[in-house]
Amino acid sequence: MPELPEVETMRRRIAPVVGCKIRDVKRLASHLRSISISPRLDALRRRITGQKIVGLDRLGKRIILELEQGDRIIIEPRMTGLLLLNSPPEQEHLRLIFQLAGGAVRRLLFWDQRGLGVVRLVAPEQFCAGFLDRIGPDALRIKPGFLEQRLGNSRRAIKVALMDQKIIAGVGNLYASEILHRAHIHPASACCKLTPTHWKNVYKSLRKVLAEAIEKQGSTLSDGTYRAAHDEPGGFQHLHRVYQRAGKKCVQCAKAEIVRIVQAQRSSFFCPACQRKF
DNA sequence: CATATGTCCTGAGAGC
DNA sequence: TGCTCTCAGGACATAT
Repeated sequence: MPELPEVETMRRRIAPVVGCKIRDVKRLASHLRSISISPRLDALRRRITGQKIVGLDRLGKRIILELEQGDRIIIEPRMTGLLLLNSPPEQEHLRLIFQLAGGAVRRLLFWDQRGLGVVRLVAPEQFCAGFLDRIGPDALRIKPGFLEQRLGNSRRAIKVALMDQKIIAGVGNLYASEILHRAHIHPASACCKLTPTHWKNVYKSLRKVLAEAIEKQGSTLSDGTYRAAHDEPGGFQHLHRVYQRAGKKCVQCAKAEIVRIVQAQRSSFFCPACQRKF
């Protein structure tokens, strides 16, 4: 589930790793099964041990640790991954431990209940050609006209297109529904049917929803896996207007009930009264 | 090229 | 009660 706001919260939370030196990286022996590390752990360890972490960035839903020799460790939490400095929610799904020295913290943990998370090393010469060029700009760094320019001729449904990380990075299933509700646009509207005013509303809603969600430190859903600072749940789930609210009254019009449909094998939620299909 | 579908994973909850 | 089934959705591989 972690989307841009949750990953940004993780980034802020682990900020003290900057300035630390990587002493070792350990994969927990009893949980070798599913974490995906590329290159293999022994090669990764050889390459990163002794390097200092000089930068910490985020692109969409990915965390980027910048090392002093220009290598980057890319961490994708995917569904249930969490980056932590202290104790994990439970020992069982603790996947990876970076042991650190010479800085403010002693370790960085990657915990991941479902094990879909990915950790990989990107060499300096592969960062632009190989990593950046396969992913769109961060959703919070696009200019107002960007979405219309990229999607204005597309026949795809707007909600599916917003979730395409090659277009923009950071919006997933939850926030796509929330953004479109605030923009008054039905999730199945074809991109090419939207007017410049619609695109302006999408842009404004996107910025507003993501900024508010970051401020609330993200959304913790019913599975409870996502944790914000101090291991507390996030706060944005209380502000969801449509996501997982099928059958409940729309908080905006206070009349219609929220409807769930399936698009690209994912649930979409919308208000049939507030959101017009174009 | 653009767009759509299948796959991986674990735990919660439904239904019998 | 305890089993089986379905569902949740990140990103990418493969298919149309």
